[in-house]
Amino acid sequence: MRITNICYSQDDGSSPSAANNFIREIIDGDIESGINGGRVATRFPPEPNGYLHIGHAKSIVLNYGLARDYGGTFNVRFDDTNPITEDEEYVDSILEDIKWLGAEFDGRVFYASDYFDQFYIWAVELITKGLAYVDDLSPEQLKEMRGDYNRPGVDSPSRSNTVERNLELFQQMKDGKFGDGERLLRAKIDMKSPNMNLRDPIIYRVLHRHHYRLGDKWCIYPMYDFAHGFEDSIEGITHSICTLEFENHRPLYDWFLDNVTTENRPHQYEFARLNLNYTVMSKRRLLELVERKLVKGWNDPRLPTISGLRRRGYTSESIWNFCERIGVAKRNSTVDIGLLEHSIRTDLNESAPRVMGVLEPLKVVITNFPDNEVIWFDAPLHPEKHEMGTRKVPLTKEIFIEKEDFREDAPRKFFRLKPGGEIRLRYACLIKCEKVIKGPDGNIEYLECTWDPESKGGTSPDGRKVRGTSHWVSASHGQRVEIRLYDRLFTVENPMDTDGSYLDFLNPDSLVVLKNSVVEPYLGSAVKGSRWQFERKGYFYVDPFDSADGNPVFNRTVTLKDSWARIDAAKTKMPEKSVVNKVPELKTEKRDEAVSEISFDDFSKVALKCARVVKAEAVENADKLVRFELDLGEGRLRQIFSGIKKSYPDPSILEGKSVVVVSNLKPRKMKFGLSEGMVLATEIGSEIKVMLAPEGAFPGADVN
RNA sequence: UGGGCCGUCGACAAGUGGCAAGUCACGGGGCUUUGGUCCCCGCAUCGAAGGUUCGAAUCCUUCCGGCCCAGCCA
Repeated sequence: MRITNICYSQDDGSSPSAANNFIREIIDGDIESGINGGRVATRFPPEPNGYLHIGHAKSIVLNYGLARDYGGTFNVRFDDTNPITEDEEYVDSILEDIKWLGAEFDGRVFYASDYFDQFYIWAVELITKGLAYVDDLSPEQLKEMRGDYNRPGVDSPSRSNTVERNLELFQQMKDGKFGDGERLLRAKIDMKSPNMNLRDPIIYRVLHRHHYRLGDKWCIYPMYDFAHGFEDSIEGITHSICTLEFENHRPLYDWFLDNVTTENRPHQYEFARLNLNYTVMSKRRLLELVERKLVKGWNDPRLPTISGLRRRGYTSESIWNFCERIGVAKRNSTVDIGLLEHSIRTDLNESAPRVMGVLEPLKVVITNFPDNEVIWFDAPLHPEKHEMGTRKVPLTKEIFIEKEDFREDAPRKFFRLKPGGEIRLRYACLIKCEKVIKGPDGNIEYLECTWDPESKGGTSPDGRKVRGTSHWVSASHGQRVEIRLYDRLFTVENPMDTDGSYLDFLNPDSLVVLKNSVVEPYLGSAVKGSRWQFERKGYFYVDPFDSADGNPVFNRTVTLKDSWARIDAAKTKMPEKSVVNKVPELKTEKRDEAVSEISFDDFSKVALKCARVVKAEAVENADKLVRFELDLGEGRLRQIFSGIKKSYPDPSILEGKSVVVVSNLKPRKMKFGLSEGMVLATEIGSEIKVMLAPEGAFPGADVN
């Protein structure tokens, strides 16, 4: 007898534990040196003044993951020290989102506002130690005396007040003897510090405002820098993790903790916040989109908010997975939204049942199909997971297929239905297009097809090859539904990084509502919140708010990867092999005959066209020249040189943008090659700026 | 121009002096009743220049580039 002993290591790569990162290294070091007795306590400290977004999810996953993996604790703490912006509504939504994400806090929900009494005691301790003083500077004076990066600050006259006087004044602040802004409590640190945060920062301000939890109990409120470390200390937090912009605040965090009597000494560590392209992530921006009604609320599926993603159909697992794979580091970075989409596709590919839905219906009449017959086919709900079972799909004489699955003038690689062509109706049979029926306006009204009764189930009876398979729905049995197609909110990768307002780059097609879509009868009973794959079209989520029993409304979570769409798009843009690096002389000479040189007294003959910048690079050995490769929708790329180098040291930022080109100039031979036209630019002061056409302008479109 | 932080493939990101992980994207091929999934293959000398070393992405020096800080916001 032979015994085979196979040992699997604990970490075989399949375990979901998060990748290593610098914070884990710090914790490993702390545990090794016995700091905090090896205890790990983290927290997620949102301010209740907005909804959570996926950037917060990154923080939650980080903090919760640390506590989980090190056997520690995880707190949720509302950092509610500013009564002006905070609200109960946000507390509720934040808690809901954290729960939905699956970070268990087990009742460990805390509020900074519960610590105000203790904060007050510590403030008094600082005053008593001569480390804080009450000031009466106006905002203007305060700003002026703080100095700037190159100019040290100046001590306020109040800085030398006695401890007794400060104690008395602070008590009066608390007792409401002063109006808003009339007095401040300041830490006495160093007005000459190169770190502006240390120039006697404000600890308490007078604010006669109603706090959403405490009502009117207080009229003085602590500032973040003073409060945050204390909040951590009170809760026994060991590792206080925040984002990069707080790095300059860490000396302050430490200063407060070191100058007051506390039991626990937490430490602050900073990591890079999450940025995603084609969207905006700051609370201020999201709030603006919501308030200006550019989206339909905080949970609009186009928003990167947790509630928006949830309504879009994202699963918490996919968000969790995404947050783990993007990593944690100190480098500012922008993650490709494609990675988020990949996360949800991976999840839904596994779990979503497959069904058929026709987004934009085109009617097909199967002429040789018996008039009132209905054939029910069994169709599996998942191609790999048989255990998910099957459902029945009815085939009738009249059906709908997807409009884009038929083309009259089909390109060579178009495997779908075309006149005289044959395709398979998924799970059902083979049909052949016999006739295209058009209306008086020339639009296609419907298609007449014939079916091969021998092909039931979709197999070809004689082994003939049928490349295309289309999804379809019976016209008589299908159900008309509303489907919402979502796309990226902005047309540019970094909306915040553009000239002008980011709002100028909102994608007008970020939401497309389809009212005439048709789905197979099985979906009539789809329950709210369920997720489906419409074969070949994408993953869809039954909107929990707008759906009714028996009448689902579908939100498209994400499309399927579509390699045909890529081929097709590339084809219509550049039908033949694109000319990239060299412009063939021959071709150019032919062009010469067609395009005549013009002079400026004949300005009306100037042809201005939009062109998409495919490539833009500085020309080596030329002082001013930038070489463009431009798509004017001509099936080839044009090379144009432009003297704009000094204003565009890195011309590649223009790639993907649309510019305006004088297209009918005689090509000019230059030292570096042929220049076929002129890119319009304007001089602004000493800068030369290229004139940009609207994003997404069709290459070759005329400019008036 | 003061201080703090950061520069590894198109996008993220491991790597901590011994021959540059992984993921996404991209390209090529296979399979396929989803142009989906899946499978295979390809894809960087580490911001630059000097130096230390047998050996450097990792250490030193200088330079270049990016981000953050002058709220009684967090």
